[in-house]
Amino acid sequence: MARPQQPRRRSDRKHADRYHHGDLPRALLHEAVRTIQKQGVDALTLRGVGDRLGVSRTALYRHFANKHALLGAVADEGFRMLRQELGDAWTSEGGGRAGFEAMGRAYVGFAVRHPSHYRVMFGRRAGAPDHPPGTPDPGLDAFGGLVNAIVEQQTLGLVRRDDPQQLATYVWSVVHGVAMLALDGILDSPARIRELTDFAIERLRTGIGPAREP
Amino acid sequence: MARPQQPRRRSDRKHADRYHHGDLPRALLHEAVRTIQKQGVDALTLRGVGDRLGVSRTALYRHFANKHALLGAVADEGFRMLRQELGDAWTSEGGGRAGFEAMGRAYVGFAVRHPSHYRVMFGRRAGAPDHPPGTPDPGLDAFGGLVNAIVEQQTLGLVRRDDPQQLATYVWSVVHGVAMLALDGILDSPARIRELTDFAIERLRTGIGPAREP
DNA sequence: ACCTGAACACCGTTCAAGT
DNA sequence: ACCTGAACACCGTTCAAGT
Repeated sequence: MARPQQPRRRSDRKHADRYHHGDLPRALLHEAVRTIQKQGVDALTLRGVGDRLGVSRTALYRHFANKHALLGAVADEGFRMLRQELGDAWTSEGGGRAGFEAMGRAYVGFAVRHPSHYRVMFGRRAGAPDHPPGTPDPGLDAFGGLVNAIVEQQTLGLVRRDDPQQLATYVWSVVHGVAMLALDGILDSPARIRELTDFAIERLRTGIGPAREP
Repeated sequence: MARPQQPRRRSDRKHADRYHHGDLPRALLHEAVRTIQKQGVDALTLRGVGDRLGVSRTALYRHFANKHALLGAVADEGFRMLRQELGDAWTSEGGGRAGFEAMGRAYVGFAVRHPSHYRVMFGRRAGAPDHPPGTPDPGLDAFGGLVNAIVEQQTLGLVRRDDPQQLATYVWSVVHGVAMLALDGILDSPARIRELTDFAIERLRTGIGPAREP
């Protein structure tokens, strides 16, 4: 696909001297993520993004409906990253109980390492549907992996036989809650975050484990 | 204190015709809460608040450092309301196990009934301390009630004898997580919110209950 | 002490026009 | 098809001035 015939010029100006910007939509998304990660959502302005990309501040409107849509894309990107990391955590331990706990730690870890990005993933929705029907929601996609992990543990007798969807939603609530409290500064030090995460995973385990009288 | 000598004029103009506005700080806070509740945080503008109060848009700066400070006051007000409702729930059941579960339901109920306000309570903090030292943090205040409830249940043998602070933080994580998922539209119907809340309280109970081998 | 009005620097978004 | 530049309607905030 890539034909690197035309060698990149040595002194590329800040402003793209070509008419097209290779892949502007991707560049816009990447720059938005970068800005949010480094300076927070409030620092994200369409003008700033355009400037940094050497492009007009209205160029964005060719590719995104508006700022809200850009933030939606940022959120989707975050969910993709999260799903990836959760999957890695699960498989790195070969699933089962250890894999499940690794997922929990990976979840909170993701939120702590990308606090602003994580906030964007959850902080929107004021009535807007956002996702065109037919398009898979990356958020639900990440959720699917959790449901699978639950089901496997049920067959292993590690988790009580309630509705997997309900159980998964509960588990999500717990790790999401821990993550949010960490981000809100209630948990002041990294050590305390780690402590609460471990404690939460233990209590979660007891909470969803098999019933006492089988 | 109140001396209602001067009868309120029949046709009060929208614009206060007096120099002073009875209690402008309180009025500003109340109007901000009202706006956020009805239209969301994004719809909150200092100009709008001023207009609706018949006051200049810069009058606010006499009483709040800036918009961020106003939002901080809104958050504090929310924590006060929340603490009140949690306390009511607890005492309405006479404490104990039933009281504790009522608190859980009240917590999620508060978030669902005041979604935007709840978001403001948790959605800020980007490094700012916000609370002058010495001033009690209404957030921590509400948390204190939860710790007390845990301790009482420990003496009743209903909750395992771990560190109450840690347990309380865990419980908070769970209900906060459920509330956030509800607000984010993951739980689509009120019925599903209720279901998850009840389920979460059950699993929470098993999770923090006394250890199997005492 | 408390509030106003004009001014400033900054937004998101629209739209006719350019290539 | 993709991007620009000027324009519009809106922000939060500052500050000299009024009462």
